[in-house]
Amino acid sequence: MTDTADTTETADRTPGRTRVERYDPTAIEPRWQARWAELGLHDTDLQETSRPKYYLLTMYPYPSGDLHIGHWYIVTPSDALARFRRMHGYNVFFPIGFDAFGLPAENAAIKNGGHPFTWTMKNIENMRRQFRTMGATFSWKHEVVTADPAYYRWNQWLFLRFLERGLAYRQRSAVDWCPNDGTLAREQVEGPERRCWRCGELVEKRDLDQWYLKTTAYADELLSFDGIDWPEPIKIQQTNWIGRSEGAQIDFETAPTDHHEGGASIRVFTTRPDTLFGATFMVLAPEHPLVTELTAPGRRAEVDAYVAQARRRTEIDRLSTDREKTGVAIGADAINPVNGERIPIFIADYVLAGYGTGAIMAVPAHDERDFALATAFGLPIRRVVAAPGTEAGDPMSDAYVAHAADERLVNSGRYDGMGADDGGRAIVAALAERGAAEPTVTYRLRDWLISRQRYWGTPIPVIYCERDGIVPVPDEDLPVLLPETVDYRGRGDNPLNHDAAFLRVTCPRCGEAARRETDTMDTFVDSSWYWFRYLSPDRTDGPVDRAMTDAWTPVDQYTGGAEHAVMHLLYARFWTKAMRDCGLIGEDEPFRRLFNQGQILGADGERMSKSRGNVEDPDELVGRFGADTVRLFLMFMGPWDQGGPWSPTGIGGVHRFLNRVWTLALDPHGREHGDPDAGHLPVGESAADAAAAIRAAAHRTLRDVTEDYDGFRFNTMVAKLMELANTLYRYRGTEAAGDTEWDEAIRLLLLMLAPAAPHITEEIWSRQATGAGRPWTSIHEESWPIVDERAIAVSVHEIPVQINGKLRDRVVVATGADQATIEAAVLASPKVQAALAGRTPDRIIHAGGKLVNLVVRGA
RNA sequence: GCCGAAGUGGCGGAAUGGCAGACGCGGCGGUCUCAAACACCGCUGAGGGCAACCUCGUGUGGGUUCGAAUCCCACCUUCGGCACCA
Repeated sequence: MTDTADTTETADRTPGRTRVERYDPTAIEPRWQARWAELGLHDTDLQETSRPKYYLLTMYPYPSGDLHIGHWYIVTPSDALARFRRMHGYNVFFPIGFDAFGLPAENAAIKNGGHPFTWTMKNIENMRRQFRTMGATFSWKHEVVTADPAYYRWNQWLFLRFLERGLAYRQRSAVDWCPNDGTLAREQVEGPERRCWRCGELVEKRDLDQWYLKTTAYADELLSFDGIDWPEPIKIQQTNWIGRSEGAQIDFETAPTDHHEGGASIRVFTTRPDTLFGATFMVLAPEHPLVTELTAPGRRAEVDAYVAQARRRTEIDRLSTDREKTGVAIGADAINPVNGERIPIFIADYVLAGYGTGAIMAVPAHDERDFALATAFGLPIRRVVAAPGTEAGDPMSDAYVAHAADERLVNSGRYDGMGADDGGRAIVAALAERGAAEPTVTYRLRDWLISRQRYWGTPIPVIYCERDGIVPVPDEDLPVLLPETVDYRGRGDNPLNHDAAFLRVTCPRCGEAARRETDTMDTFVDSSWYWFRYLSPDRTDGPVDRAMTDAWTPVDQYTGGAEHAVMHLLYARFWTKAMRDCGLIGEDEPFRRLFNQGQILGADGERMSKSRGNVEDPDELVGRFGADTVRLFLMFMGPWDQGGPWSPTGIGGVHRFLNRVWTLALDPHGREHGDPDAGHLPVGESAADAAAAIRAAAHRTLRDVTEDYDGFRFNTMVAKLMELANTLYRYRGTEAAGDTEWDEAIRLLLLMLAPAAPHITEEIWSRQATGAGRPWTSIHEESWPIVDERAIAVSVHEIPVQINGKLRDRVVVATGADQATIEAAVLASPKVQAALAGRTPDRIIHAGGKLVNLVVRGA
């Protein structure tokens, strides 16, 4: 053994210098992590019912390879919350898993060879190991890996139930297509020319038969957020995404021409049937099925070229209102059903095939895009609704777009003089009588396209038979396993299409040779029900355990990135409702409360990704400062819902704070050089004053910190703990240190800090027990302390005084003093008198005993 | 472009109708040290003043109010989403 006398002497060489061992997180943290695991301190017993349940869910990660600082940012405040709730007596379930299917694994395999499975599992292994260094209290026994057949077979099983109920269907729709690499994801289409990321070929559209889920069947139910406590902006975004529009479908008949006999029906959707008299042309989506049939031979070339061009554009581009409007007349006319007028038919890319009926009546007077197109083509613009202060004949420089409810109809044939809403109803009713219109609700929400032409996903369990058509794979044949070997042939298209052993099957109905579906499912399918599976991950007789889901769901608190505001969070709601309708679960909503944390960006302000090379590895920081410092720093950085570019600047301050807590708790009587007042109570303060001040500070902090944890305000929570530590530091080494109030304050400080910095608090707790000769118990099994309001109560307080809204002085008054007393104190202030300069206040505003404002008229 | 969010010291941020800048970083000064580091103490929005103090100040412009960083209107900038990244 080395003689340690020297080093002890060195550490102690300055008088009054700290005598305790230094805070060394690297020695402490792994020890406690092992101890917690050994004791199973945080393995949730889902069968236990003696305590209320609390299901805390954090969005499971994609196994991209390494745990970066963004994962810590997402997980560690959630873990603090889990620990906080446990201290409140809840049986907390805080599971974790991996969203293991998806494009990156496949890209890695195409690029570097190997198998997506190998790549994914290696990453998961690594991330599991890194997760443990956080000290996060995950219920690892309930882990779910979506690429495991034990999970994805239930995607298949659930798909088949949806198919039985008519919630899944097949329809032809377009994908971005590269002739060499097959279907491309949006991120694989590059540049304004839209080229393939791998081979550089121009991307085209290809129509494929694909599988959809009927999300629109639940559109109205998804618009209701009853019974769930979600942030308002998220509810607004989902509401707008669903985009319910009430209006009418109206049939226009085509007029006979040289090349077309007429009489074909074009159904349009409009939210403004009252403006039908102003329809001066029609616009079809370039993809509309009637385009080919109606196009005049002389217009064919131009129309075909326009259609081809439109199909290459993105929807964002097509719908952009500031882009110049383009369109082509197809050389056919339609008849306006209200007045028999012949109006020309156009195609234009701002009309989408997938919204409404894929065709509109164009009313340039009252729609900006129609106005732009009418102006470009010199088409008539006929006003139907008068803007306030305008007359029917006034020239229009712009479309007048407003709400029907408070408008007056003009120029509307026999409906003149009606309000716009009534006019619309009247027009629809009249047309409906002859079967040419019907009131309709349309949604912007589209059904969910779940087909992916890729290997690394859940195989869609259907078989195509020449005789029996689409045949579901029988339940007893599930799972349809992905073949173990995969040959990408150095290309991007779906290797399942070239795997004969996978493709060739016999029809489950007739036994004849048939072909297996090669599309796999969107990974959002996996994430649409994983929290149910966490409750019974090993179950083999069904996707969920009904007794478990009844007891534990809905999830009490879900946390995750705001980037999932619409897609994942809407799919999850849809899936829950669909499972409910299949009788599998009993709830309408998946997540009772939602919190969307912000995103940590790279130092360059961009999203962290390996390809950008801006991924921040926390291991170095954890090695230098310890997990507790990194956890606390991430919470302290700013509001959790904000995120922002990563910078470790300032982490030293958080580390210093933990050191100060260590010193306060383990060496309360020590003194440091540098403080001229060290060892003395503040001037004019007795030991009793000091004790009361310490107690008040501790309980005020407890009150505020409890509210901050509850409201996810972790940054101010840490700031208030720092303030308390600063207050206690002023009393360190004085006679107040170590007295009853001091010990209570230290105890509260440790308990409040325990959820956020679990290792250092556990270590101090254990040392204190040892020092006092008590047996060890974990700080994480303690109850959250109770605020003593009497300790916080004050007898006098300071009131700021303003004159005309400008701060002039502060006066001290007794707590609870009446307005007359306060006014007397205010007017007695020399500063106030000086500022008044002989004037008398016209008004005196008392802001609830918190502030006084004297209003003086005339400068 | 459309939907949602955010703009406050040199920096991260606090205050969501009532004292702008809590807490922390950085900077400056000091104690300790042979010295440095660590630790500790003090100061630190800008401008003016010897000082007491005064003036200005929360992206820009307007408005509501006794009082606005906070509420309303318009605009600018940045971030998230826009249906095959997850």
